[in-house]
Amino acid sequence: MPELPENEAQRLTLERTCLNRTVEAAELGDNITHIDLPGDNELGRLKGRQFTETRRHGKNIFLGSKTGPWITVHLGMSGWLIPYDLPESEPDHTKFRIVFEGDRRLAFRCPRKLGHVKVIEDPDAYIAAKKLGPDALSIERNTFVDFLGGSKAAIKSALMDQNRIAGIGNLWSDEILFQTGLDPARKGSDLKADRLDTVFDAMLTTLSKGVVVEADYSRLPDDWLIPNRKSKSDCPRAGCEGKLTHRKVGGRTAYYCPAHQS
DNA sequence: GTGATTGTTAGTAA
DNA sequence: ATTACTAACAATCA
Repeated sequence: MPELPENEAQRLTLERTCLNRTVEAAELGDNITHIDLPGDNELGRLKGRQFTETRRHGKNIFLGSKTGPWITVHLGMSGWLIPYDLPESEPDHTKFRIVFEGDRRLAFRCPRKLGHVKVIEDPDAYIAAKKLGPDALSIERNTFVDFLGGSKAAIKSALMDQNRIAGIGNLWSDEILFQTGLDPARKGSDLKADRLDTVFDAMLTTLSKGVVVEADYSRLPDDWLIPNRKSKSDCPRAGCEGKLTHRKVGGRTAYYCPAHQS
């Protein structure tokens, strides 16, 4: 579930539940093969610390303090951070947990094991080392338009290029293109400047709305794609008579409406 | 059984 | 050097 809006919702969850509490232990869950988690050394460093701030860049979440160290979490395809209080029980597929003083716990549930948790010194250095582009909600219009206008890849793939724009994945790229009326396979380099501007505007309004509703799709407008993202259903856009369909674009399944996206 | 999945990355090719 | 594309990763579900 994790693209920019989902990760921002998760960051808010951490902000609300995990700050200013002493870490009693950081532990690995069961069945941790094939997943990138902190070793004994890093786990030991977290003990006794308190987290005082959260950050997010693209699909990366950070939890830490001025003096470090920080924890960074990537949710992969199926990861989720779940705070709970004893005697509530821990979720299935917990790969990593933080035990705070008292009853509060934070579980990293990751059934498909494509996510990771790392202990790092500094979020900015980590973002630079990963060569992530600017966050999609902070990128300058000119930077965005220059990149997209020069891209010969499918526009859907370009929007999902984390090294150029951080935070957009398969679902939200579909939504942005649905709003913009563009076929997901169009090339950015074929678009005029005013069209590129509308993509930028749609990206901001779409992702911002996703953040406002904390990625709860039932609270998105009824005429958006994501709450209706099924093939053969009627296009939800007002006045559009088309039917939604899907096809592979850039190796991912793109949902779109051929009637108003071209 | 087949094929799909809201992500990243190593390898390959142009 | 840069950009674009594919397969692979792992587990689960339709």
